Amino acid sequence: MTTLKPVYLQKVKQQNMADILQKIWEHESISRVELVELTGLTSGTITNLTQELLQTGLIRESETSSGSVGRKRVMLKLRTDRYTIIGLDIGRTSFEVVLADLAGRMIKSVEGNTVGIRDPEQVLDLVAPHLESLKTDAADKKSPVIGLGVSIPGPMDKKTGKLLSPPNFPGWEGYPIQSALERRFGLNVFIEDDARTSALAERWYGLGRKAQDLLFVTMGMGIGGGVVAKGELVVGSNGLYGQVGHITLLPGGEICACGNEGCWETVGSIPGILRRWSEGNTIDGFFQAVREGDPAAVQCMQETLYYLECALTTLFNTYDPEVIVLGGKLYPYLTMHLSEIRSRVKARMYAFVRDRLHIESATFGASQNAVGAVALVFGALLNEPLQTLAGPKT
Amino acid sequence: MTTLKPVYLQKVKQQNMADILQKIWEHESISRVELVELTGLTSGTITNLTQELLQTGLIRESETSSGSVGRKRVMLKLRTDRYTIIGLDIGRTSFEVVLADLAGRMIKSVEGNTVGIRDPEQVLDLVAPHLESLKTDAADKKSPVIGLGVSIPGPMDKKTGKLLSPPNFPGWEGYPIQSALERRFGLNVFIEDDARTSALAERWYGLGRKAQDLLFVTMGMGIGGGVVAKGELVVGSNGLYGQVGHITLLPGGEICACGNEGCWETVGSIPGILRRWSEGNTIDGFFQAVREGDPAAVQCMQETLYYLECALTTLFNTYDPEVIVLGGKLYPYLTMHLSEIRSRVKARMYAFVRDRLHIESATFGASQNAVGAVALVFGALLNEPLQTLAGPKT
DNA sequence: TATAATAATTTTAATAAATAAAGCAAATGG
DNA sequence: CCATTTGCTTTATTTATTAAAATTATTATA
Repeated sequence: MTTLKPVYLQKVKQQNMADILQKIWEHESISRVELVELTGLTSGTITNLTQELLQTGLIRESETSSGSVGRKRVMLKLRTDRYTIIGLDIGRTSFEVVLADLAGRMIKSVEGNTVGIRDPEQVLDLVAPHLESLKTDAADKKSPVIGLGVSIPGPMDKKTGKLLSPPNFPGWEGYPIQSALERRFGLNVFIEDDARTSALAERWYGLGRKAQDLLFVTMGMGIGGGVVAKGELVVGSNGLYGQVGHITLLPGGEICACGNEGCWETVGSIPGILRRWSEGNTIDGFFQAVREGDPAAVQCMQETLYYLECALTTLFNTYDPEVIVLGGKLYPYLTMHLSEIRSRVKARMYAFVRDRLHIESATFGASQNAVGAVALVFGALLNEPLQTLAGPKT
Repeated sequence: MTTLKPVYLQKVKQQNMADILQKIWEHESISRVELVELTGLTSGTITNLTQELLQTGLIRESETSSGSVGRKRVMLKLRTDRYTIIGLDIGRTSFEVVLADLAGRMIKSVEGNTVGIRDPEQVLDLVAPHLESLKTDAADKKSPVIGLGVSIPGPMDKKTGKLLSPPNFPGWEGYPIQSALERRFGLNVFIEDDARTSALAERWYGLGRKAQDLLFVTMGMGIGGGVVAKGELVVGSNGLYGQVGHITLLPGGEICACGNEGCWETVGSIPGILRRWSEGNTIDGFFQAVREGDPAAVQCMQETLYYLECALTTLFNTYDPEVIVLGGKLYPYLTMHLSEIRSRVKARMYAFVRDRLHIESATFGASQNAVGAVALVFGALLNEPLQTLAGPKT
């Protein structure tokens, strides 16, 4: 007995299966005939592959049908309750762990505080019992956890699995987070920075569900960006693609922690705004003052919006997305200005694309990062279904 | 006899063949054993696929060998003389048609002037005899032309094959250039704007031959960008990806033709420099004045370099390339400042990536666009060898 | 100079997953 | 109730791969 392992055919099969799964997700509900048309595969192949997906429990048949004469189409849907995903958002001063179904809907969520804790191991010690409890919950419901998605405040070196130097996130630099988590929890671990997970939350569960090119801009203690092009996350040659907070907005301006001068982040982030207004105050205080009509605050607010307008125009011209999504801790304060931002940016774009760009608010509010962490795993599942279900390689 | 057309397997084969071809090109010269290691395919498969590539004439065996004991490795090389590519650079006031071998080396080149001609058909009438003559040359040498690559000064709508509205290029808007050229010359036609073809020239024949992520910045009458990520050209959702001339460098600055204000292009392009220095003059005049130490010109020159420095830093932070290549009609005047530009930009980057970024001069000077047009076809060949060789579909 | 050792490549049989086409199942309408 | 239509499944065929054995080319050594 020879044991052949023809990977090439399995790759084709996986690819076709992934294609089918993604089309099912994109259309919510779709019949086999439509899959034949959309994928270009033959009906026999569709039968085989959907059968296998049915067996894994990733999809189910839904009674629906259509047409006037002839046999009715059996609609196929993604089965969102058979497996679960755990999302972990590690922030600078807090964390959130969520158990979610495949549609990104939260089943359970736990938040915690990490103020003052600088040692990554200690943070994980805090997170561990909650995470284990979610794992148990999932096991009780017979909906196995297929992976752990993690959102962190700064980029990670893909080669070493170690964290790079995110500003305002001391203690974590060089920490081998991927292997640590895999060892601790025995799960398939996927990690990305918060801007990117946020972008993925939109790509799979939010505004970008059908959009192939989107940019997520997160404004908070820093300003970050996540770019999805042709449906795929873009990370760049050093993992620094989309550092949108570090575009030079004010030549000759303040020196930024990144080394550049006049970065948007130096004026547009929460610390940036406070530095421009009155050091030592809080962002709540600032927006309170704006509401009360304090002239200096109002002036500073107008500048902030103007910087945002300039930055978004620049980013449209560099990334050409279908959607720009705005989020982050600062954004809730700006939501009321969305339509103004929208019209001001569009006024500065090429006329013929003005109505093709959408500028929107993030879909998942304070849980954007956690949902994004879940989306990170979901994306892996939809790109490599069988492999992802198989779990961590030994 | 049934005539089955199993496309999926052919796709796998094409993909593997393309993979082999690209590795041969990347390594200049490579043996089958090394291909086995690099591709993960088995030796039998490599034998089959390389045999087919030998038959098409795309590669050849080169006597070389290595090792001390055992059968010697037969090195494989891309055969650059069996097929040719025609590149056409359509500029605002001139054109260049070149016949090149597969390595992008020019066999023959013709330039012409189109000043004052606004009708695209008339321009093509001027180009046609030269192009036909190159085709005849190629046929005489029994090295068939596999395709016509075209470089144009502005983006094209991929869906309609019509030109969008490139500034300073009147008469061409809405012209269905792709179909017109295919009809006229019966060749496989590939079209991209000049910044993108320039980027491709570097990707396949120049500095990016091994780099997977590069940015080409072309400075001339406008400022444009071409981005290659993971070896592939990125075009964006509207074909406007990489409009790097339209990043906002000076908030509150001059209104640009694109609708934005303070665009780098408004101050950094040839017209931008002249507007800032003294309207009505020429760029030669400007640099003459700089050399003569004219204070206003020197001041303007310093600003220009500073804007460039700011823009490149911004672009590094947005695209995270391995290489930034500088070119365009303006750039020759700036070449002497390259090392200064380099060090000033690097001083503004994250320290840990400072020695990973390379900033270089364009490789092909005045013929960058034409070589890029050739590279556009070469890239198609290396991505889909058999299909590209098969020529235009009926 | 033959022969053993070694390494590169080719050949051969087996295999997986697709295609093409025929067959089966389910629904409607005269 | 049967013909028609449409959707899905089954079956035989095809293809490019894998694994493993065979062949070829080269060097080292007796």
